[in-house]
Amino acid sequence: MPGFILEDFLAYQMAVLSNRLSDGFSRRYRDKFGISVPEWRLVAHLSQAAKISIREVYQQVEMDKSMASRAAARLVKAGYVSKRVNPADRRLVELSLTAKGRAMAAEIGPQALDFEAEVLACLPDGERDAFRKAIRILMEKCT
Amino acid sequence: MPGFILEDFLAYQMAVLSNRLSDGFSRRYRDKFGISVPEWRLVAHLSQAAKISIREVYQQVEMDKSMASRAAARLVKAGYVSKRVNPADRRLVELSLTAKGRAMAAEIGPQALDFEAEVLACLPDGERDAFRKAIRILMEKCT
DNA sequence: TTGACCCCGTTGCAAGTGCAACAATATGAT
DNA sequence: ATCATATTGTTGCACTTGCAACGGGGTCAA
Repeated sequence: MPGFILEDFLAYQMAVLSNRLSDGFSRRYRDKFGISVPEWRLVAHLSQAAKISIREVYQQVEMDKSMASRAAARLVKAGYVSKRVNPADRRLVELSLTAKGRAMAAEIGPQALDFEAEVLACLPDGERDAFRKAIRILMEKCT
Repeated sequence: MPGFILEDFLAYQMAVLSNRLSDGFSRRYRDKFGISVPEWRLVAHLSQAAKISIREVYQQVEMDKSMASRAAARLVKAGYVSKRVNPADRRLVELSLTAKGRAMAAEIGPQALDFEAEVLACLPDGERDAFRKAIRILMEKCT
């Protein structure tokens, strides 16, 4: 494999960086609220839309069906989310945040923005926007 | 959680993008060679250094100890890697590519570079270098 | 040489993950 | 009304993963 260096390989770099970011941020809420990364993602999505179904969760947030189902179950058990059957279509489920869930979201949200700002602070001033835009382009490209 | 949008959250974007890149590339060698992502990483690292130990694998490549051990075991079983005890220090293991392993590496390496080039092709010409540099900076920052 | 200590790789175990099968429900054509 | 088909969420299962414990080696001082 001539001239190939794993450390310079984009897919590898992204995997490493992604893990460090997710782990780094999850440490900030894991101990206090006892939720994992998939659970945090569900809550984050749920905080933008009063009532959503499991399907909306795993389609919009990148997540397997069963992962969304189990994350929801854990959040219900922990008292952050309530779940009821949608009366209009009884196949669907209506997930919504409880008061406890809203309180948690209200605390984690600003921490998320702080964390992101801390990370991005190490990029040169003029390049932050270009970097964010590049990420967006790549995400659309790789759909 | 006012004004927080998960889709715009860097850690989330990186996780999604990282998965898409790793999956996208792994599809190109999985069927033909039957190896997984951790195994590919071990091989990639091994192709730059004739003989390495398990420890060198998991320290240099971002990987758990047990993951490196098991990836090596699977690669040995598949005939891509040979493993023997280091006679100078019998705690250590010497991993090296077999002829079959070298052949695989010789085929996957160029494919990796092609894949990366395809992905990066969608970024504006002047911004590719800046993007790669930004990734490097963030990786060092988040160590 | 012995014993205390450290390092390496493997393995057991619990938790997480992806996939496929499943039951319950809805839809639509006949 | 009935039956075939599609959709939703859950669950079973095999596999992966991370952590901690372990056994086998090495090292160094007493």
